[in-house]
Amino acid sequence: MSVQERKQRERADRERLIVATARELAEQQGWDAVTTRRLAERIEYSQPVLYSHFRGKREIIGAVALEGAADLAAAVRAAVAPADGPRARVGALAGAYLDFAERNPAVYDAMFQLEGGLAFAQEDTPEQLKDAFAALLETLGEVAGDGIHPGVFTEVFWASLHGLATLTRAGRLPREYTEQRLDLLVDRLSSI
Amino acid sequence: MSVQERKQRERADRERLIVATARELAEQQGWDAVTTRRLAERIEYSQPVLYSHFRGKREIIGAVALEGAADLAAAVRAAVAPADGPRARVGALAGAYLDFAERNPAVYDAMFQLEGGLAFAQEDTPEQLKDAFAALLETLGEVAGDGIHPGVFTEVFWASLHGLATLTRAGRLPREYTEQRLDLLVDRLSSI
DNA sequence: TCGATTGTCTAGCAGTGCTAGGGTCGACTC
DNA sequence: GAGTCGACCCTAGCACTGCTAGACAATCGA
Repeated sequence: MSVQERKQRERADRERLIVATARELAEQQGWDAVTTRRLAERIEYSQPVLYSHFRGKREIIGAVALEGAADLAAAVRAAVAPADGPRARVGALAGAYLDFAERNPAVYDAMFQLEGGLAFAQEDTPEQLKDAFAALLETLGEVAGDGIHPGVFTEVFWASLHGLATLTRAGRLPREYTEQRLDLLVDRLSSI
Repeated sequence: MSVQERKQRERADRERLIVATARELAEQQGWDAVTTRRLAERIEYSQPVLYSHFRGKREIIGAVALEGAADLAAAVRAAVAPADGPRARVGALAGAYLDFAERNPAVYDAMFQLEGGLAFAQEDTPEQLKDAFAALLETLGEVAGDGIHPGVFTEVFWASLHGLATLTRAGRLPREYTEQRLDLLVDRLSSI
């Protein structure tokens, strides 16, 4: 029995290695550079090994996305915790979100730009994604305002942050007024 | 001389054909299906012909994006024109924007998601892109509010719309409350 | 009519995601 | 401890991608 257990453990370790390596490589050189060959070489196994863990590249991206969602949730909660008052919390949340997107562009892409084969806003949505949304809802629900569904408000706020994050990173928005834009968004959207 | 002119005209025609075909194919089957071989086959020329018009696939995507930007600007202006009052105009603009993204997903991707090798928010930004932003600015500048730079306000509003458009289309936001989200965004962001 | 130039096509390169098949090595059975 | 068996991994290869070199033909100017 213990032999099987060891094997399972080793398999799990290797799976984590694959995901971590994919993430690292993507952050270093972009997702285009994450080819199955390069990834296999980095983990020092042959290509087909990847396919014994994941159905294909998409699933690997999906695994990185799930990891990222957990990280994002943690980052947001950590930033919000020390802030006093709803307004400060929302500001901290927004800042932490954009900061995460900026510092982890590849992971952010895996979550929201690339096709990772993940289900969103459905019953079979992975726990990490639900929890990331919950992390936003916890703080943003406070400032939704009367008669506004907290979930819908959170979706709108999230979408706005997402728009700022992606357009800024893609060079569609000049980096100059990042802070003004963020302040404007927080001030206007929140029901004080 | 007129022979040269005819040739130039034919070349320009073919270039338009390439862009139109790429756009059509992308809307029909997604950008993944737009391979140089398939595109060449559809225009009934061999692959290398594409490279005598464009440096590569990226530039073709860029050309589609420019066309799309002109269309988007026109759509927004057409929707805004008949509306009375700033609030109605902003609502019409937002609706038209999301509608465009929904109806022309491939073109929208070419503009804002894919790498088309275009310069944004810079001096050498193509006229069509500047004009598309101007179309937004014309209406949104009205509701920026005192002490808020109209350009920055437009950027924020645009980013929010962009976020809603992309997250909705990628299945990240359920389609149910699309309208509520839009109303909320317009009501809160605009300075009445 | 003949050379030159322009234009287009065939063929091929290096790289992609993914998979079939053969071998090897380790784990159980007697 | 020896033999069998099965899990595991790797080599090799498929069909495809974007892109390009070089051969060839059609057209132009003299």
